[in-house]
Amino acid sequence: MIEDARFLREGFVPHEVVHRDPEVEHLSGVLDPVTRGEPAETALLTGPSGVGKTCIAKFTTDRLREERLDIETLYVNCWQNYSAYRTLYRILEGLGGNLDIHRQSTPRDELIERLRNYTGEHCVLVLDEVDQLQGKRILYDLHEFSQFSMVLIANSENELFADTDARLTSRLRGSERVHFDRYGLDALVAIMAQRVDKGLAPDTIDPSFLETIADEAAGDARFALSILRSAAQAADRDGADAITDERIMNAIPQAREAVRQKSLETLTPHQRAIYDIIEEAGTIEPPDLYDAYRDRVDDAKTDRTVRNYLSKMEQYNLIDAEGTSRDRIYQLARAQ
DNA sequence: GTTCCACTGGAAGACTAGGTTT
DNA sequence: AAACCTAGTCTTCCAGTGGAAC
Repeated sequence: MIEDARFLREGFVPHEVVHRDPEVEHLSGVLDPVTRGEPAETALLTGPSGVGKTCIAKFTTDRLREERLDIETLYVNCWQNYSAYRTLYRILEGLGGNLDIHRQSTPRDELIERLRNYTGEHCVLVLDEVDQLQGKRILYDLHEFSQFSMVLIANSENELFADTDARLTSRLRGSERVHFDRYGLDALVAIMAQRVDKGLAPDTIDPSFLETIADEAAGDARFALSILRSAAQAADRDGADAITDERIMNAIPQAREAVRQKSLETLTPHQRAIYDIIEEAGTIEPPDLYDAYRDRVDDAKTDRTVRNYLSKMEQYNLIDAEGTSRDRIYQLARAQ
Protein backbone atom coordinates (compact mmCIF):
# COMPACT_ATOMS: atom_id res chain seq x y z
CA MET A 1 0.00 0.00 0.00
CA ILE A 2 2.49 2.66 1.11
CA GLU A 3 5.43 2.47 -1.30
CA ASP A 4 7.35 5.54 -0.27
CA ALA A 5 6.36 7.15 2.99
CA ARG A 6 8.55 10.20 2.39
CA PHE A 7 5.95 11.70 0.09
CA LEU A 8 3.28 11.51 2.74
CA ARG A 9 5.33 13.02 5.53
CA GLU A 10 4.53 16.38 6.99
CA GLY A 11 7.09 18.92 5.90
CA PHE A 12 7.94 17.13 2.68
CA VAL A 13 8.93 19.62 -0.02
CA PRO A 14 8.10 18.35 -3.51
CA HIS A 15 10.39 18.92 -6.49
CA GLU A 16 7.53 20.41 -8.40
CA VAL A 17 4.97 22.57 -6.72
CA VAL A 18 1.38 22.56 -7.85
CA HIS A 19 -0.90 25.56 -8.04
CA ARG A 20 1.52 28.08 -6.59
CA ASP A 21 3.41 29.28 -9.66
CA PRO A 22 2.65 32.99 -9.24
CA GLU A 23 3.78 32.93 -5.62
CA VAL A 24 6.97 31.04 -6.49
CA GLU A 25 7.74 33.48 -9.29
CA HIS A 26 7.08 36.44 -7.07
CA LEU A 27 9.31 35.19 -4.27
CA SER A 28 12.05 34.15 -6.70
CA GLY A 29 11.94 37.61 -8.15
CA VAL A 30 12.32 39.22 -4.74
CA LEU A 31 15.28 36.99 -3.93
CA ASP A 32 16.89 37.43 -7.33
CA PRO A 33 19.45 40.06 -6.22
CA VAL A 34 20.95 37.39 -3.97
CA THR A 35 22.13 35.48 -7.03
CA ARG A 36 24.16 38.57 -7.97
CA GLY A 37 25.65 38.77 -4.51
CA GLU A 38 23.43 41.64 -3.41
CA PRO A 39 21.03 41.66 -0.45
CA ALA A 40 17.36 41.24 -1.34
CA GLU A 41 14.35 43.07 0.04
CA THR A 42 12.72 41.40 3.01
CA ALA A 43 9.88 39.19 1.82
CA LEU A 44 6.75 38.81 3.91
CA LEU A 45 4.65 35.70 3.28
CA THR A 46 1.15 35.84 4.75
CA GLY A 47 -1.92 33.63 4.69
CA PRO A 48 -3.86 31.15 6.85
CA SER A 49 -2.38 27.82 7.92
CA GLY A 50 -1.94 25.01 5.43
CA VAL A 51 -1.72 27.17 2.32
CA GLY A 52 1.85 26.33 1.45
CA LYS A 53 3.77 29.31 2.83
CA THR A 54 6.47 27.22 4.47
CA CYS A 55 6.59 24.79 1.58
CA ILE A 56 7.06 27.55 -1.00
CA ALA A 57 9.69 29.31 1.09
CA LYS A 58 11.68 26.09 1.41
CA PHE A 59 11.17 25.19 -2.22
CA THR A 60 12.35 28.57 -3.44
CA THR A 61 15.39 28.74 -1.19
CA ASP A 62 16.32 25.17 -2.11
CA ARG A 63 16.28 26.16 -5.76
CA LEU A 64 18.50 29.10 -4.96
CA ARG A 65 21.03 26.75 -3.43
CA GLU A 66 20.94 24.51 -6.45
CA GLU A 67 21.70 27.50 -8.62
CA ARG A 68 24.56 28.95 -6.66
CA LEU A 69 27.24 27.46 -4.47
CA ASP A 70 27.96 30.61 -2.53
CA ILE A 71 24.54 31.10 -1.01
CA GLU A 72 23.58 29.90 2.43
CA THR A 73 19.95 29.35 3.42
CA LEU A 74 18.63 28.82 6.90
CA TYR A 75 15.21 27.92 8.25
CA VAL A 76 14.16 28.76 11.80
CA ASN A 77 10.75 28.18 13.31
CA CYS A 78 10.01 31.03 15.68
CA TRP A 79 7.15 29.21 17.37
CA GLN A 80 9.52 26.56 18.65
CA ASN A 81 12.23 29.15 19.28
CA TYR A 82 9.97 31.90 20.48
CA SER A 83 12.47 33.97 22.42
CA ALA A 84 14.84 36.31 20.64
CA TYR A 85 17.71 34.50 22.27
CA ARG A 86 16.74 31.06 20.97
CA THR A 87 16.10 32.32 17.48
CA LEU A 88 19.49 34.03 17.37
CA TYR A 89 21.09 30.91 18.77
CA ARG A 90 19.54 28.73 16.05
CA ILE A 91 20.75 31.10 13.36
CA LEU A 92 24.29 31.06 14.70
CA GLU A 93 24.10 27.31 15.04
CA GLY A 94 23.07 27.03 11.41
CA LEU A 95 25.97 29.20 10.36
CA GLY A 96 28.33 27.05 12.40
CA GLY A 97 29.33 30.00 14.51
CA ASN A 98 28.11 28.94 17.90
CA LEU A 99 30.83 26.47 18.74
CA ASP A 100 32.11 28.52 21.62
CA ILE A 101 28.79 29.94 22.74
CA HIS A 102 27.79 28.65 26.11
CA ARG A 103 24.18 27.87 26.50
CA GLN A 104 23.88 30.54 29.11
CA SER A 105 26.01 33.40 30.28
CA THR A 106 26.42 34.65 26.75
CA PRO A 107 24.20 37.70 26.52
CA ARG A 108 21.83 38.28 23.67
CA ASP A 109 23.69 41.36 22.50
CA GLU A 110 26.77 39.21 22.05
CA LEU A 111 24.83 36.92 19.72
CA ILE A 112 23.72 39.92 17.69
CA GLU A 113 27.30 41.15 17.48
CA ARG A 114 28.36 37.75 16.15
CA LEU A 115 25.80 38.04 13.39
CA ARG A 116 26.82 41.60 12.62
CA ASN A 117 30.38 40.41 12.17
CA TYR A 118 29.43 37.37 10.11
CA THR A 119 31.56 37.36 6.99
CA GLY A 120 30.55 34.07 5.38
CA GLU A 121 28.43 33.57 2.28
CA HIS A 122 25.29 35.60 1.85
CA CYS A 123 22.52 33.96 3.84
CA VAL A 124 18.79 33.84 3.20
CA LEU A 125 17.01 33.52 6.55
CA VAL A 126 13.56 31.98 6.55
CA LEU A 127 11.83 32.88 9.80
CA ASP A 128 8.64 30.86 10.06
CA GLU A 129 5.73 31.82 12.34
CA VAL A 130 7.54 35.03 13.02
CA ASP A 131 4.44 36.55 14.64
CA GLN A 132 5.15 34.23 17.59
CA LEU A 133 8.55 35.73 18.17
CA GLN A 134 8.93 37.61 21.45
CA GLY A 135 11.27 40.50 21.12
CA LYS A 136 10.86 41.36 17.45
CA ARG A 137 13.61 43.94 17.85
CA ILE A 138 16.04 41.41 16.45
CA LEU A 139 14.21 41.68 13.11
CA TYR A 140 15.27 45.29 13.06
CA ASP A 141 18.90 44.32 13.61
CA LEU A 142 18.84 41.51 11.06
CA HIS A 143 17.21 43.85 8.58
CA GLU A 144 20.24 46.13 8.85
CA PHE A 145 22.85 43.47 8.22
CA SER A 146 23.59 43.28 4.53
CA GLN A 147 24.94 39.72 4.76
CA PHE A 148 21.39 38.52 5.37
CA SER A 149 18.18 38.56 3.42
CA MET A 150 14.98 37.62 5.20
CA VAL A 151 11.86 35.71 4.31
CA LEU A 152 9.30 36.23 7.06
CA ILE A 153 6.28 33.96 7.37
CA ALA A 154 3.19 34.89 9.38
CA ASN A 155 -0.51 34.19 9.45
CA SER A 156 -1.52 37.80 9.14
CA GLU A 157 0.29 41.03 8.79
CA ASN A 158 -1.74 42.59 11.59
CA GLU A 159 -0.76 39.94 14.10
CA LEU A 160 2.85 40.41 13.16
CA PHE A 161 2.74 44.15 13.72
CA ALA A 162 0.41 44.05 16.71
CA ASP A 163 3.11 44.36 19.38
CA THR A 164 5.90 45.89 17.36
CA ASP A 165 7.15 49.41 17.80
CA ALA A 166 6.63 52.02 15.15
CA ARG A 167 10.21 52.16 13.97
CA LEU A 168 10.35 48.47 13.15
CA THR A 169 6.87 48.53 11.67
CA SER A 170 7.78 51.25 9.23
CA ARG A 171 10.86 49.31 8.16
CA LEU A 172 8.92 46.14 7.57
CA ARG A 173 6.05 47.94 5.88
CA GLY A 174 8.43 48.32 2.99
CA SER A 175 8.84 44.57 2.64
CA GLU A 176 7.70 42.77 -0.44
CA ARG A 177 4.35 41.05 0.27
CA VAL A 178 3.45 37.65 -1.02
CA HIS A 179 -0.05 36.72 0.01
CA PHE A 180 -1.35 33.16 -0.06
CA ASP A 181 -5.08 32.46 -0.34
CA ARG A 182 -6.72 29.24 0.68
CA TYR A 183 -6.43 26.44 -1.83
CA GLY A 184 -9.45 25.71 -3.95
CA LEU A 185 -10.87 22.21 -4.20
CA ASP A 186 -9.01 21.38 -7.43
CA ALA A 187 -5.73 22.57 -6.03
CA LEU A 188 -6.05 20.40 -2.94
CA VAL A 189 -6.97 17.40 -5.04
CA ALA A 190 -3.97 18.03 -7.28
CA ILE A 191 -1.64 18.29 -4.30
CA MET A 192 -2.91 15.03 -2.87
CA ALA A 193 -2.84 13.32 -6.26
CA GLN A 194 0.84 14.19 -6.58
CA ARG A 195 1.61 12.57 -3.25
CA VAL A 196 -0.60 9.56 -3.90
CA ASP A 197 1.06 9.04 -7.24
CA LYS A 198 4.54 8.86 -5.76
CA GLY A 199 3.85 7.53 -2.30
CA LEU A 200 1.19 4.87 -2.75
CA ALA A 201 0.83 1.77 -4.89
CA PRO A 202 -1.21 2.29 -8.07
CA ASP A 203 -5.01 2.23 -7.84
CA THR A 204 -5.20 2.23 -4.09
CA ILE A 205 -7.50 5.19 -3.78
CA ASP A 206 -10.45 6.25 -5.86
CA PRO A 207 -9.84 9.79 -7.20
CA SER A 208 -13.29 10.88 -6.07
CA PHE A 209 -12.28 10.18 -2.48
CA LEU A 210 -9.66 12.87 -2.76
CA GLU A 211 -12.48 15.32 -3.32
CA THR A 212 -14.16 14.15 -0.16
CA ILE A 213 -10.98 14.85 1.76
CA ALA A 214 -10.44 18.19 0.07
CA ASP A 215 -13.98 19.18 0.92
CA GLU A 216 -13.43 18.36 4.56
CA ALA A 217 -10.11 20.19 4.74
CA ALA A 218 -11.59 23.51 3.60
CA GLY A 219 -8.51 24.81 1.83
CA ASP A 220 -5.99 23.58 4.39
CA ALA A 221 -3.45 21.34 2.67
CA ARG A 222 -1.74 20.35 5.89
CA PHE A 223 -5.00 19.00 7.23
CA ALA A 224 -5.92 17.29 3.94
CA LEU A 225 -2.57 15.49 3.84
CA SER A 226 -2.94 14.52 7.45
CA ILE A 227 -6.28 12.85 6.69
CA LEU A 228 -4.76 11.10 3.69
CA ARG A 229 -1.80 9.93 5.74
CA SER A 230 -3.98 8.66 8.53
CA ALA A 231 -6.19 6.69 6.13
CA ALA A 232 -3.21 5.24 4.29
CA GLN A 233 -1.57 4.20 7.52
CA ALA A 234 -4.67 2.43 8.74
CA ALA A 235 -5.09 0.59 5.45
CA ASP A 236 -1.43 -0.35 5.40
CA ARG A 237 -1.59 -1.66 8.94
CA ASP A 238 -4.54 -3.88 8.11
CA GLY A 239 -2.89 -5.17 4.97
CA ALA A 240 -5.71 -3.83 2.82
CA ASP A 241 -4.99 -3.18 -0.85
CA ALA A 242 -7.23 -0.12 -1.22
CA ILE A 243 -8.38 2.86 0.81
CA THR A 244 -12.13 2.71 1.21
CA ASP A 245 -14.36 5.69 1.89
CA GLU A 246 -15.05 4.22 5.29
CA ARG A 247 -11.38 4.53 6.19
CA ILE A 248 -11.41 8.12 5.07
CA MET A 249 -14.43 8.88 7.22
CA ASN A 250 -12.60 7.39 10.17
CA ALA A 251 -9.43 9.28 9.38
CA ILE A 252 -11.09 12.69 9.53
CA PRO A 253 -11.79 12.75 13.27
CA GLN A 254 -8.49 10.99 13.89
CA ALA A 255 -6.55 13.68 12.09
CA ARG A 256 -8.42 16.34 14.02
CA GLU A 257 -7.77 14.60 17.31
CA ALA A 258 -4.09 14.19 16.48
CA VAL A 259 -3.73 17.94 16.07
CA ARG A 260 -5.39 18.56 19.43
CA GLN A 261 -3.39 15.87 21.18
CA LYS A 262 -0.14 17.32 19.92
CA SER A 263 -1.01 20.73 21.34
CA LEU A 264 -2.13 19.25 24.66
CA GLU A 265 1.22 17.58 25.10
CA THR A 266 2.98 20.91 25.19
CA LEU A 267 1.00 22.08 28.23
CA THR A 268 2.45 22.12 31.73
CA PRO A 269 0.49 20.41 34.56
CA HIS A 270 -0.90 23.76 35.67
CA GLN A 271 -2.02 24.64 32.17
CA ARG A 272 -3.51 21.19 31.78
CA ALA A 273 -5.49 21.64 34.99
CA ILE A 274 -6.98 24.83 33.57
CA TYR A 275 -7.81 23.09 30.32
CA ASP A 276 -9.53 20.25 32.20
CA ILE A 277 -11.58 22.69 34.27
CA ILE A 278 -12.81 24.42 31.12
CA GLU A 279 -13.56 21.08 29.50
CA GLU A 280 -15.61 19.91 32.47
CA ALA A 281 -17.47 23.19 32.79
CA GLY A 282 -18.29 23.61 29.12
CA THR A 283 -18.32 27.38 29.44
CA ILE A 284 -16.90 29.22 32.42
CA GLU A 285 -16.49 32.79 33.66
CA PRO A 286 -13.12 34.05 34.84
CA PRO A 287 -13.74 34.19 38.62
CA ASP A 288 -15.12 30.63 38.68
CA LEU A 289 -12.17 29.48 36.62
CA TYR A 290 -9.62 31.08 38.94
CA ASP A 291 -11.36 29.61 42.00
CA ALA A 292 -11.58 26.13 40.54
CA TYR A 293 -7.94 26.30 39.54
CA ARG A 294 -6.84 27.29 43.05
CA ASP A 295 -8.83 24.38 44.50
CA ARG A 296 -7.37 21.89 42.11
CA VAL A 297 -3.63 22.47 42.31
CA ASP A 298 -1.08 22.91 45.08
CA ASP A 299 0.81 26.21 45.11
CA ALA A 300 -1.39 27.90 42.53
CA LYS A 301 0.01 30.67 40.36
CA THR A 302 -1.49 34.14 40.44
CA ASP A 303 -4.48 35.13 38.36
CA ARG A 304 -2.22 37.15 36.11
CA THR A 305 -0.18 34.07 35.29
CA VAL A 306 -3.35 32.09 34.66
CA ARG A 307 -4.31 34.75 32.15
CA ASN A 308 -0.99 34.28 30.43
CA TYR A 309 -1.63 30.55 30.26
CA LEU A 310 -5.10 31.16 28.86
CA SER A 311 -3.87 33.39 26.09
CA LYS A 312 -1.21 30.84 25.21
CA MET A 313 -3.83 28.10 24.98
CA GLU A 314 -5.93 30.38 22.83
CA GLN A 315 -3.01 30.75 20.45
CA TYR A 316 -2.66 27.00 20.29
CA ASN A 317 -6.33 26.87 19.29
CA LEU A 318 -7.21 24.76 22.30
CA ILE A 319 -9.68 27.18 23.82
CA ASP A 320 -11.84 30.10 22.77
CA ALA A 321 -12.18 33.31 24.73
CA GLU A 322 -15.34 35.24 23.99
CA GLY A 323 -15.93 38.81 25.09
CA THR A 324 -13.28 41.37 25.86
CA SER A 325 -14.44 42.69 29.20
CA ARG A 326 -17.02 41.66 31.78
CA ASP A 327 -18.65 39.37 29.31
CA ARG A 328 -15.55 37.18 29.00
CA ILE A 329 -16.34 33.47 28.77
CA TYR A 330 -13.87 30.65 28.22
CA GLN A 331 -14.68 27.41 26.47
CA LEU A 332 -12.93 24.70 24.50
CA ALA A 333 -12.21 25.58 20.92
CA ARG A 334 -14.81 24.40 18.48
CA ALA A 335 -13.38 21.93 16.01
CA GLN A 336 -11.64 23.89 13.22
C1' DG B 1 -26.75 58.71 29.40
C1' DT B 2 -23.72 58.12 33.12
C1' DT B 3 -21.23 55.72 36.37
C1' DC B 4 -19.24 51.73 38.14
C1' DC B 5 -16.14 48.11 38.28
C1' DA B 6 -14.57 43.29 36.68
C1' DC B 7 -11.58 41.89 33.49
C1' DT B 8 -7.64 42.03 30.37
C1' DG B 9 -3.04 42.59 29.25
C1' DG B 10 1.34 45.75 29.28
C1' DA B 11 5.45 46.98 31.96
C1' DA B 12 8.81 46.49 35.29
C1' DG B 13 11.05 44.08 38.59
C1' DA B 14 11.85 39.84 41.67
C1' DC B 15 12.97 35.27 41.66
C1' DT B 16 14.83 30.77 39.92
C1' DA B 17 17.48 27.48 37.42
C1' DG B 18 21.42 26.50 35.46
C1' DG B 19 25.45 27.64 33.62
C1' DT B 20 30.58 29.95 33.88
C1' DT B 21 34.49 32.18 36.11
C1' DT B 22 37.54 33.08 39.86
C1' DA C 1 33.40 26.76 46.98
C1' DA C 2 31.77 30.97 46.12
C1' DA C 3 30.74 34.69 43.23
C1' DC C 4 28.82 35.98 39.19
C1' DC C 5 26.44 35.61 34.84
C1' DT C 6 21.98 35.14 31.90
C1' DA C 7 17.33 33.67 30.11
C1' DG C 8 13.02 32.53 31.43
C1' DT C 9 9.15 32.48 34.60
C1' DC C 10 6.21 34.57 37.68
C1' DT C 11 4.42 38.41 40.51
C1' DT C 12 3.12 43.08 41.43
C1' DC C 13 1.14 47.08 39.92
C1' DC C 14 -1.95 49.44 37.16
C1' DA C 15 -4.14 51.79 32.92
C1' DG C 16 -7.54 51.01 29.68
C1' DT C 17 -11.78 48.93 28.16
C1' DG C 18 -16.45 48.02 27.63
C1' DG C 19 -20.51 45.48 29.59
C1' DA C 20 -23.81 46.00 33.32
C1' DA C 21 -26.34 48.48 36.66
C1' DC C 22 -28.42 52.50 37.73
